[in-house]
Amino acid sequence: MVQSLLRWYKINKRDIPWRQTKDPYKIWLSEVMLQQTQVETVIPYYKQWIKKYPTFTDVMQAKESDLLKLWEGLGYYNRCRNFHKAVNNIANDHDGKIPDLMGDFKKLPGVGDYISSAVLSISSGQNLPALDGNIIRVLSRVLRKKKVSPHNRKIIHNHILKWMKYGHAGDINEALMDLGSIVCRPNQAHCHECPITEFCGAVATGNPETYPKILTKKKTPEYDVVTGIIWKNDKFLIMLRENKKHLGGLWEFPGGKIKNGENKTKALEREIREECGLNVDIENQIGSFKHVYSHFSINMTSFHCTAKNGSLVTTQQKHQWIKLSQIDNFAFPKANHKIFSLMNEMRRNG
DNA sequence: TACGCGTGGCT
DNA sequence: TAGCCAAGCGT
Repeated sequence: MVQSLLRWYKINKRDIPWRQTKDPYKIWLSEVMLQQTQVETVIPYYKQWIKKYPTFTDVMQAKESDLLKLWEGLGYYNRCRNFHKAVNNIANDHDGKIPDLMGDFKKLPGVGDYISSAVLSISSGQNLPALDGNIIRVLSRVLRKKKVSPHNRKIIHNHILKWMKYGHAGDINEALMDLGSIVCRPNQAHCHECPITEFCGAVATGNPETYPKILTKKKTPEYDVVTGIIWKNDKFLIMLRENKKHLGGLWEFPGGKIKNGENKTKALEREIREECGLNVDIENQIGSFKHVYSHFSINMTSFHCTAKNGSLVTTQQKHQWIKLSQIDNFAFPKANHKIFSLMNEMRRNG
């Protein structure tokens, strides 16, 4: 297995500058630049950096602003600032020598599990699996692990460790990364080009691309809501929210969510008819506010409404007429107080 | 555990 | 074409 992988790696070895060195400084720099950044983007930045600072000693003299200048356009500028800090730490605490112990190296700012493992395996052959996005994907397919849980990461780590038993740790890490970025792509697993396809558990399922399961960031839903402000003399119509609903037992203006294909006016007419049994004329818009909750957000637009005909009949919900001064236990208090003040202004102005 | 961090390329 | 994605880390 490892033999086929390493053979493939040698045949397909890419012409990348940092592949031609075992200098920990250069490997480290390349790994920092490669964070969430594609190889082709990194190459020119890497070259100009090494041209200006060929050795680690050269960077130790550098000012942060000069390093940031070289980083301009690469993004994630904290990578550069952390690298500078780490270099200073090494100058002060490590006699200017890049630590070759995992424990020491990982303490440096901007150095985590991945970078420390990658650098130390490549520069000094230590058996440290470097679990980047590519390797996690490749191994989750080989071992047929859907979920990238801490537990499965450990299994993946230990599995690669076994492959490293006979050495070549750096090559194994790089080979797996290349395999992930060239062959075992997220949405296109080119299994016919893969040197280890016969050892792959996900190929057997017929859907290797479904490994690992991508956890999509759940976007909080956003609802468009309309409310109607109906008043009689100096009192406003409000409804009590059902207990089982969100914010149940609190008062609100009649209204509700806009359904698919409805505009605001149609939705509001429908909601008021359903909730109060009233047919209304929708007058002018009073205001529109956004409320953000932890799990969703709503865009609430309020309109002044006047009753056309029919009598107020509430079926499922209680209602009451209240004065402005009586507002208490209101759902969406902030927005509704804004609406009240806007409305009062309107009434004063006729 | 989940998000912010930057930019360019891809579909 | 508007999201995704690309050799992570810090908080």
